[in-house]
Parts: sequence; structure tokens; C-alpha cells
Amino acid sequence: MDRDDADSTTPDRPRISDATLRQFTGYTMKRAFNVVQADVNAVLEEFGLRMVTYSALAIVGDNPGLSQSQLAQALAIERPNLVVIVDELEGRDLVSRDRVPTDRRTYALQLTSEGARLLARATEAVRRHEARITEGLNAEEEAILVSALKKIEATDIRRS
Amino acid sequence: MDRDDADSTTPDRPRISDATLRQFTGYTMKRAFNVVQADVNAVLEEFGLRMVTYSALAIVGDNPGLSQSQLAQALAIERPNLVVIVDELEGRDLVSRDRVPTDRRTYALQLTSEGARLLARATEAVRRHEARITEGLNAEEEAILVSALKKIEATDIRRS
DNA sequence: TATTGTTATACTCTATAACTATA
DNA sequence: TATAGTTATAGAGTATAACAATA
Repeated sequence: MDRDDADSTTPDRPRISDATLRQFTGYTMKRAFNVVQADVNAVLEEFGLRMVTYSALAIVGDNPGLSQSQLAQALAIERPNLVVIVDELEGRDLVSRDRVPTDRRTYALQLTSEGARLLARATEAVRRHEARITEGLNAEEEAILVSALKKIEATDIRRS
Repeated sequence: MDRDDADSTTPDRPRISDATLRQFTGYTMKRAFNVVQADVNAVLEEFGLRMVTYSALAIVGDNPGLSQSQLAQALAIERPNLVVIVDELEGRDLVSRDRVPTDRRTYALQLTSEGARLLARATEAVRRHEARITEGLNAEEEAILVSALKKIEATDIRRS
């Protein structure tokens, strides 16, 4: 991809403006998150993980014994889609599905020792990715960024 | 429900923790953006638009006469995928594809008057959505939020 | 030889209905 | 009757290769 410069071979449109979209914080959130997502996916690929499989490991690690329905809700994905994710993690011996005697419909999910080890290594790599992404921010800026994002996340969306 | 609860409204499942993921600003960015995206998509649906078709209208409006390749680059999508988007917008008479005499390979994209009208109405609705989303933030918080996001967006990602 | 727009295609992600086995 | 997990499937979204027309 060649960059546009002030060369006469470029007809009349050297730079594309996104002024209308730039007035919106949500647009800037999307552009910033695209950069974060590309970098974190590259980091996780070294562990054979994607954002969703890493997140699943982290949630199972924080909540040993939870059910697939609970994990699906925590990841905000539909139950049918979670099945293949847990299949993959179980097939790689990172997560175990244990039957629950008190309710034989549900599985209790747990990290295997290998899953715990991979999660720990991946979490360290994601920490380094985070440091890279936020290196231009001082502590106060990052604190306000996080608190502002949490307020947006907590917005009570009302439909008209 | 057959278990005796201290609170009758409290479900019998414990709260799921996302403590490991919450240490990451990128995770909070994703959670916040999910809320923004759901709301803006609901807003745009009333105009028969999605985020990508609204963005395309906005970019064409800001850059009349640009080519499909330039629009694809501005939207960060591949050229083949843009074709169906422009097909849709052209089929609804929101955008016109005009032949360029100086380079007959390219199309000059422009809003039709109906496209300009729809863009203006949708932009007003998105402004109201933005006000809803950021209503918990004061001016300083929002300014720091935007500047922090722009710094993240500008992060120079280096691959090892 | 390179570029614009296009077709075809494939792979991922996501969403819904319906099934089974349990409760 | 309801719930957990599952299967099948369909719709988006996204990516690459290759082609015709044009430069």
C-alpha cells in the first residue's frame, strides 16, 4: 500500500476526512479498540488462543466449578456457540467437564493443571501487551479512562 | 428455588467473577463498546442502516467524489466487501457511482440528495445516542477519555 | 506490469429453533 | 413444564485469489 503524498499523480483527494464520524466518542472507541484487538489477538495466537478462548480460561480460572450456561452468560455469547469453545478447550486438555451429582444436567468446568499453566503464561503476555498499548498514558489519564469506560458500560439503555 | 435463600429474590447461583480480565483496560474497553454498539445499532436500524452503512454515508458525505478503494481504506474493510455495501446504498438511491473521464477504472462516489437527507437525520439520532451514552461524564472526563483513546489508537504496534 | 472494481469462495462469528436428558 | 447441554443451520462479517477493463 503506497501512502498518498503531495505528488501530482494523485488526482484531487490526497487525504480522506472522517470529520463527521470523529465528533462521536463511540467512533473513537471503535478505532482504538481495533488497534487493541489486533495486538492482543497477535499476542494470544502464540498460545493457540483467541480473545474468546483466553477469556473463557480466565473466567473458569476465577470461578472453578461454574456451569457452561454461567460461562456463556459471563462471556456474553449464546450457549450453542459456547459448546464448540469448551469442546476445543477440553480437547486440548485445558478445561475439564465434570459431572455434578446433585444435578446431572450440568457440567462443572475447571481448569486442568495445563490449562492453569497456559492461562498464567498468556496472562503475563497480555499484561505486556497492555503496557505497550497504554504506554502513552500517565496514571491519572488511565484511571479516568477506565472509570469513564465503566460509566459508559453501566449506562442504562432505554429504548424509545 | 428449592434451596432456602436469605433473600427470596436472590437466585441460587453465585456471582461470576471476571477479576482476571478486569485488570485489563482493553477488556473494559470491549465491555463498554459492546454497550455503545448495541445502542447505536438499535438507533440506526430505524433508518435501515448498520454501523458500516452509516459510516460509509458519512465518509462519502465528507469526501464527495472519492473512489471505492479510498472508501474501503477509510472504513478499514476489504474492497470486495465494500462492493456489496455500495451496491446496497446505490440500490436505495442514497449514493451514486459516477464514471470518471480521466480514469475510467474508478467510480466517483457521491451522496444523492436523499442520501444527504438520510445521513443528516441519522447523524442527529446518533448525536442523541452519544449524549445518552456519555451523560455520566463531565466535560473534563470526556476530553481525557477521547484523548486517551486517540493515544491508544495511535500506538505504534511493533511485532517481534 | 499495476490498479479499480468485481466475482467467487471460504472461514469465522453470531443467532435461533429444536432435540435429549434430566429436574 | 422448565432447564442444561447439544445439534443443525442460517445469517452476518471478513479474508484471499483471480478475472476484466483500464492505466
